[in-house]
Amino acid sequence: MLRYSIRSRNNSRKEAVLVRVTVKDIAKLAGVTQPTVSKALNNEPGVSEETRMRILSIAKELNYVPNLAAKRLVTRQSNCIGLIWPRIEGLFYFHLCHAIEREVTKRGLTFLISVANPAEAVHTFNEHFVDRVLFWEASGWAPDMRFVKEMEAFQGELLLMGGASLPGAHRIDIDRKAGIYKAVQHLAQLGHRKITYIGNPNDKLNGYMQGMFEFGMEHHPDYFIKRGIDGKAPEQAIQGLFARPASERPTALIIDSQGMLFQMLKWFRKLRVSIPDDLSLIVYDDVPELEDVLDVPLTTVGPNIGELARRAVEILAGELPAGQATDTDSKEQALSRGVELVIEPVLTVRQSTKSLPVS
DNA sequence: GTGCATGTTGTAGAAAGATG
DNA sequence: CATCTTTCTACAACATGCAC
Repeated sequence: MLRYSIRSRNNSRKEAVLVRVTVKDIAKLAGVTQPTVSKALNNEPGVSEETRMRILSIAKELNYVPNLAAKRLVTRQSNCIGLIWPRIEGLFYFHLCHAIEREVTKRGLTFLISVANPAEAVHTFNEHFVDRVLFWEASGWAPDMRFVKEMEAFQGELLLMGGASLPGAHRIDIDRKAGIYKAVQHLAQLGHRKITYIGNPNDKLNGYMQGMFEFGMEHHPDYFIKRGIDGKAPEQAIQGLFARPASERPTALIIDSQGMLFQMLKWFRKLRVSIPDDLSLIVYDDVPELEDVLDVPLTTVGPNIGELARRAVEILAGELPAGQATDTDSKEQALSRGVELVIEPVLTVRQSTKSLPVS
């Protein structure tokens, strides 16, 4: 199979250099001109079916790969979505990326991922003419000076996922508070009165607190265990919890991130805690692995990854109308507002939660 | 050394041209 | 006159050549 055509790149030196196959090479072999090839490859009208088939077969034979740089040069758009990979541990983001990739490919767009820091990533995307950028950051995030500077040169659309916001950027937030609240509600319906929560002081904790209050749970200051700086649950706090007299020992546990789960499972084995007989367990983040990590599939609460990915790509592909203008908005304000979506986490009841026998 | 004109890349699209 | 093909040019950024 021919992979490269041999052409003289520099007439004065008369050197034959291996050059990538272009539409011109295809045109030459097909006995047509370059624009005809362009039309045939892009399914534009004005080319007979016979010629089109001939051109497509030659392109395939030469292993032709379109030059996107040249394409962007002339169309002035990239049809490419750039993703800035955040520094998040765990499986959630891995699955989200795959789901986004599927949505992007479905629409005939291309997908680039940068694992560099956000400012550097935006810089690289600018260089590559990527005009739609997806960036996951939790609320409370603020851009540094370098990021602001790079964004000034960025001539496209930015979608922030995870809760962060910037003027002019699209935004997808997750109602994490409602998610954890749903988890508490589910446990309350199963008859649990003593629920421990491991996590950080944030929206999720607020959801836990609200649930504990509204469903009249037994409250004890030790039931909230704050994660350490390393993101892990402090060993002592957990041991202390299960060393309590049976009347004060929690019957259910909610952990605020799947990233912490494997460490927790180690403690459960050590302390001989059986799920769900000794303890009902709910994990935030619904990733497929949680079906198999224990003998029983885990009950989870978290945003539906497929929905998150679909919504994100819908926004960046321009399939959703921009944010609704209010009466007080000027036209410019309404246009620069962008799309705002809030995704509600879903509770998926599996077998790690069990109803308490009525005492 | 400076400043300007021209050429280079691969592709798409408008407009003109050729064919039956 | 319809259908298909060709010619020409723009696109952005940089390299090269040449006159001053």
